[in-house]
Amino acid sequence: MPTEASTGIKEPVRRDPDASQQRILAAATEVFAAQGLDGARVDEIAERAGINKRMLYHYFGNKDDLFSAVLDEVYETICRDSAALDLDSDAPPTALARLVDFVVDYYLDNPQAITLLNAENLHKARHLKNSERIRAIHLPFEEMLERLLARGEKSGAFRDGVSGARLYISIVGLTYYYLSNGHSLSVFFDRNLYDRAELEAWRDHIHDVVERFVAA
Amino acid sequence: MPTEASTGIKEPVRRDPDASQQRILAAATEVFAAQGLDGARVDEIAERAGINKRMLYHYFGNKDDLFSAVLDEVYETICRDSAALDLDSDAPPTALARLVDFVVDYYLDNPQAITLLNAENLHKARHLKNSERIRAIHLPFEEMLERLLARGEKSGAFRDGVSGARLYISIVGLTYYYLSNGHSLSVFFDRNLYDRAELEAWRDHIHDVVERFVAA
DNA sequence: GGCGTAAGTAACCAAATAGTTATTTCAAGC
DNA sequence: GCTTGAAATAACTATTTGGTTACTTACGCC
Repeated sequence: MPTEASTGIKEPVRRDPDASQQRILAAATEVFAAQGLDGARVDEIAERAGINKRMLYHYFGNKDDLFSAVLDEVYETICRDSAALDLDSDAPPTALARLVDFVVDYYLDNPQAITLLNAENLHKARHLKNSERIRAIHLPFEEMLERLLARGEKSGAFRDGVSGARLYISIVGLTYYYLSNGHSLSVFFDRNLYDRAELEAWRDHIHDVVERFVAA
Repeated sequence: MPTEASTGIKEPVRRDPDASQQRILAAATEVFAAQGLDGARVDEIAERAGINKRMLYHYFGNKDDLFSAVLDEVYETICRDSAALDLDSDAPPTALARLVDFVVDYYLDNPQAITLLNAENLHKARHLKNSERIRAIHLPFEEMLERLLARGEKSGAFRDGVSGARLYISIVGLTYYYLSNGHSLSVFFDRNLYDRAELEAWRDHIHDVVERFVAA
């Protein structure tokens, strides 16, 4: 196929505002995740998105607001997917195991989320604090988790007095820290913690910790 | 006391290379911890250190090498202090509890370590990989931990098959994630997780998780 | 079919920033 | 007290970078 350059004929520029915004957001997610908020370059984001830098400012205002938009998407995806877990149907131990697998799979499948959330917390979560919607989305998930613990206690599978919030933070903490700081840890312990086998062993470990923690 | 400016008399500049380097390192630690590697400004570090920027380049080469020096100090302090824990004397459950308290106290007392290590891991621990000394320093600690688990198993206090590396990563993970991402978590769970009371409750929680994990 | 709005572009700018140059000043060793 | 090397300073520069200006072009709507 002859290109525009070879023919000298100018193709009309196809317009698609939604697609442009999506591509900017996708590129920004990648670049912010790889370099952090300050390390990321607006020019690089624009280039990767295949759009003119001016459009980035047109749609998102400035670099900081673009970062907010990226984070909003991350927070929203986590909350939505968490809430979509149906923990009310399975037997409590099964449901809890599914929660663990969900968290592990989420961060394995979305490694950018980790560095993005780190960047956000370096800045004391100032973007999240401006986003009212998020907490509202998170609440149903917390309630579901509490129902699960109550059911487990009633059935005799779980001991009583387990805090849902603490259990959740523990599951995420064990997953997140391992993945976030695995580069340092791999040097300290002299093996590649991102190996498939090591990752699966760590998943098993989290299941183990969690089960022993809630066991009656 | 009349100042140099008020008297017009020029005080001789007292020279102290060691002190200058120390002040640069201290200032760099603060600024890198607060802003990250890319967010930190060399001018700000120089100003906070109360030295001329030229001296910073004189002693440390460039921004990246200065960051390396800061990290080296962090890694070294952690390793040295960890190794200095005497876990061989106390009864195993007591020694393990002391390890947990040590880790919690370390990150409470050195909050900069968390953001510095995050910055380092954003860059895939490339500074640590160039620092051969560190692993050598870490090894004795690992061995001490294994001895503790063996003693605990022998005494019947701990079950068998507990991995020292996994136990250690779990303890640090539970501590580190809570402190690193507490800003986001505080919004999600609608309370200040950095409150004194919340922090102590979390410490108790970690003790609880760890005890249940190793219990025979 | 022409008209107004929004999508898109290229070239530009001012501020910020890592790193230098040229020079001066202290203090230790002789 | 003189010499010499290291410590310290101020002023500077080349480049990068977030953000803008001025302009062109496609497309939905009447």
